Order: sequence, then structure tokens, then C-alpha cells
Amino acid sequence: MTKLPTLPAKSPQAATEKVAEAIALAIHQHRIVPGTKLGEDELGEIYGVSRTVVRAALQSLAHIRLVEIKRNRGAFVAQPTRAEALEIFEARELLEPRTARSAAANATLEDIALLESHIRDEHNALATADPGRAVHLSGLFHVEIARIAGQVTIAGFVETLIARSSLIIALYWRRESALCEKHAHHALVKAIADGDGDRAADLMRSHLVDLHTALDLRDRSVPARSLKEALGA
Amino acid sequence: MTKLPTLPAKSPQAATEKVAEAIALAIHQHRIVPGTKLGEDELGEIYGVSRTVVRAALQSLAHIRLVEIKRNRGAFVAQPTRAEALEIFEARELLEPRTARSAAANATLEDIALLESHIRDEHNALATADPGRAVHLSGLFHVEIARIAGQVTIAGFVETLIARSSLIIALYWRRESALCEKHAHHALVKAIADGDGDRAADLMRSHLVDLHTALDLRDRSVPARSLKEALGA
DNA sequence: CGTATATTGATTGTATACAATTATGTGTCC
DNA sequence: GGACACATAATTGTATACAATCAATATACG
Repeated sequence: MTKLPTLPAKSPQAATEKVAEAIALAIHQHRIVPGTKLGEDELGEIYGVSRTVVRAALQSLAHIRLVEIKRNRGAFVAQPTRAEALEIFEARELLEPRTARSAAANATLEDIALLESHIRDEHNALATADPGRAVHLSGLFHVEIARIAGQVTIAGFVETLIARSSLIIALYWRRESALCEKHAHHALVKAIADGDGDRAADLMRSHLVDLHTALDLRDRSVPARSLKEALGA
Repeated sequence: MTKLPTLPAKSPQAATEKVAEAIALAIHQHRIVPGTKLGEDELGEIYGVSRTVVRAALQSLAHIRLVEIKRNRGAFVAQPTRAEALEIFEARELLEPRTARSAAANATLEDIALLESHIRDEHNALATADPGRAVHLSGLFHVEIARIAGQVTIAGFVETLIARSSLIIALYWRRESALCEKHAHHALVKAIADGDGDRAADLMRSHLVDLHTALDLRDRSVPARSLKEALGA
């Protein structure tokens, strides 16, 4: 297992962060759908921690807008509107070609290997009919590129955008067009490995446009599930 | 006995946000300098709230990287390095011309008036030799433009960048070049009022480059003050 | 029968109490 | 005098308890 060289010195034991990551993962993998109420007591019981910890985790997730906190009403998995969806992809089209370009300039062999392993994982997830996990891994791929780019601030922004994109995909994704991903990611890694910043930026841009246009902005209701069922690992 | 309906009385339950804003303001106005330890008990006593509230506020500020939280050690006002300073201004040069362009397309007369009042306030603060407040207001001006642009996500990013810029200015600003601001902001508002997006974007870009080049990246120690003295308003 | 109002229940907001970790100060030994 | 070890104090991390607020149901009234 390779360590992440650039951005996050993820401190190992922090109950709050662990809970936050667990919830975020569940959202990314679409095990809990947008709109779901995230009760503090309920989550505390599931993870075996007190409300204090759950609360901090939820506030952390609220800051990256994965959940929305309404005063005195509680936390809910965020439901981006169509307008927000477009906005987020616009922002990605602004930032990510830049990160791809910088990544091409900075990437080490280790970085390339990591990206390739991400692609393999993603492919496997698709093969095993686990689309939620595939979406999550696809997002990790983009975040990883931002980290390689070495611009901590922008990488943080990209991470936020990816997180919200996951919600958007849960709400507005049109299932038919799912395969393009793998080849796009492969080509991108190749450009980065070649150190060809221009090509990497272009590929990233067109990849994002593809994603963007694959959204179906009609309403689509998603079936709810109980938290215990979804999170009770 | 019946309570008045539909009266949106501001519930005093925004305690956390109030404290967070108070601390953020103090940092923005350079009343507390980078590196200062922010003890939970101490802050709780100053604002008359419990550590629970202070803790939440500090974590919120940590998310926008105004403070840095070290596990089991406490919260400190963040100290961006020179590299981070450059990075942040790069990010601003990427995002803010875009917000200026969108603002030019969207701005109402009301928005323009608001921006002009911001400029007046900033000018007054400079006239009354209150540079900390001027820096703060200058930042608000940029955030306001992002808000007018209507892109919530990007506006949030800009807000974070402005916040950190305030820290950077506290650490690396070269005092001699302070006056350029006002004219730059004026010209920018004019372009926005005219609906000239291209010009607004250009002006914003050059304005940011000016700021960027006005940084002095040599080390400079800033004198510390006690929290009670700085915050006890 | 429908609407409006009071009461109840559940959930969040805040404060306090306890546990774990880190920083500090003191004494001993070299 | 300096370095190390231990004890003590101070601070943060977490859990629990209480207060405030909101949603929902029940009840009274037209």
C-alpha cells in the first residue's frame, strides 16, 4: 500500500474524522441517498460514539456541502439542484484542466502507478456490478490528480467539487453512458506520464464536458433506505 | 400569551456562528496575529459561552484554514508559508477574473450601490488610520463580487481564499504600496456597472497581479498580544 | 367535517463533568 | 551546571445531562 505523498497527513485516530469519513464514504457510494435525514442519536448508536463526535462529523461534512444542516431540524444528505449541478461542473472545468497540467509537470513514477491502480480498481468495481463504488473510485482518481499537482488549496477545492459531483451523479446520472470513463482516464494518465501538460489539460477538459453532458436534469426520485441498513457495517 | 406569528426574530441560537464570526473578524482585522494560541477556555470566558460552542467555532474556522488545529494541542491562528501565499494568489488569479466577468453580466443597480459603499467604507478606514479594518473591507469587496456573480460554489472558494489572503497580508505585506487599491476597485466597479465583462475580468486580473507582486516574502515577525486585550470588546 | 389551537413527544443546542493527552516544574543523579 | 525521570498542572477529547426548539398528534370550536 503506497502512502499519499502530497496533500493530507491524515492523522490516524480521530473518532470524529473516522465517523465523518464513514458517512462520506456511504454517501459517495450511494448507500444513503440525497435527502436522507441523519439523526445524531441514530448515527451515534451505529458507530458507538456519542453525539458530540457525530455532531462534529456532520458539521465537517456540512462544510464540504455533502450534508445540509438546518437549525434545530438536523442534518440531511444534500440535494443539489440542477442549477447547482451545472455550476459545479463549470467550476470543475475551470479548475481541473489546471490540476491536470500541473500533475503532468510534477508526477513521479510512484504517482503514475497509483493512478493506474485507481483505474484498475474502478474497472473491477464496474465488472462486479458495484456502480456506487465505481463512482467513488472515479472521484478518487480526480482528487489524486489534484494532489499530485501539489497545489494544496486548489486540491481542496477539487475534493469538495468531486464530493458534490457524487451527489449529482446519484441524482441526475443517465445510466446508458457509463463506459467512456475508463478510456478517458487511461488517456489522461498517459499524457501525465509523458509530461505533456497541454494534452493532459485538453483531455481533462473534454472528459469533464463528456460527464457534464451525460447528466439528465429531469427529476428522478431515488428510493430511501434506513440508516441502520445502509451503514450498519 | 400566544406568541406572535411570522416574526422572524433572530434566535440567539446562532451562538456558534457569532463566535466564529467574531474570531474571524479579529483575525481579518489583524487584532490577533498568525501563530496565536486560541485556548478554548479562554475564548469561552471572553464570549460568555461554553467550550462546546467555542470548539465548534474553531473547527469551522479550521475548515476555511483561518486557524490550524493540532490534535491534543489546540487551535492556533494559521501561518501560511510563502509557498502557500503564492499558491493562494495563483488560485485567486484563476477564479476571480471569472467572478468579475459573471458579476458584470448579473449586477443590478442595487449591487453596484453596495459595492460603491464598500469602497467608501474602505476609504474611510484608511483615512482613520485603521489598516486592519481596511484590509478586511477590501476582502469583503472581492467576496461581494463573487456573490453577485451568482456562482455559489465558486463564491465559497473565493471567500476562503480571501480569508487566507488576509493572513498573508498580515505576514508578508509591504507597507509602501497601499494606495493602489482604491482606484483599482473603482475602475472594477465601473466596468461591472457598464456590463463590460471582458474589461472587468482584465481589471481583476491585473489588480490581483498588483497585490501579488506587492508581497514581501522575507520573514517578518509580528508582535503578539493577549487574547483578552485583542478580543475583549 | 374542517380548521385552529394546545399538549405531547422527539430532536437538536448548550453546558457541565470526566478521561486522555500534553506541557510544565521539580528533584535527583551524573 | 546540565540532563533525565517523575510528578503535577493545564488543556484538549469525549460522554452525559439539561434546556430550547420543532414536528406531530390530540382536542376544542366553528
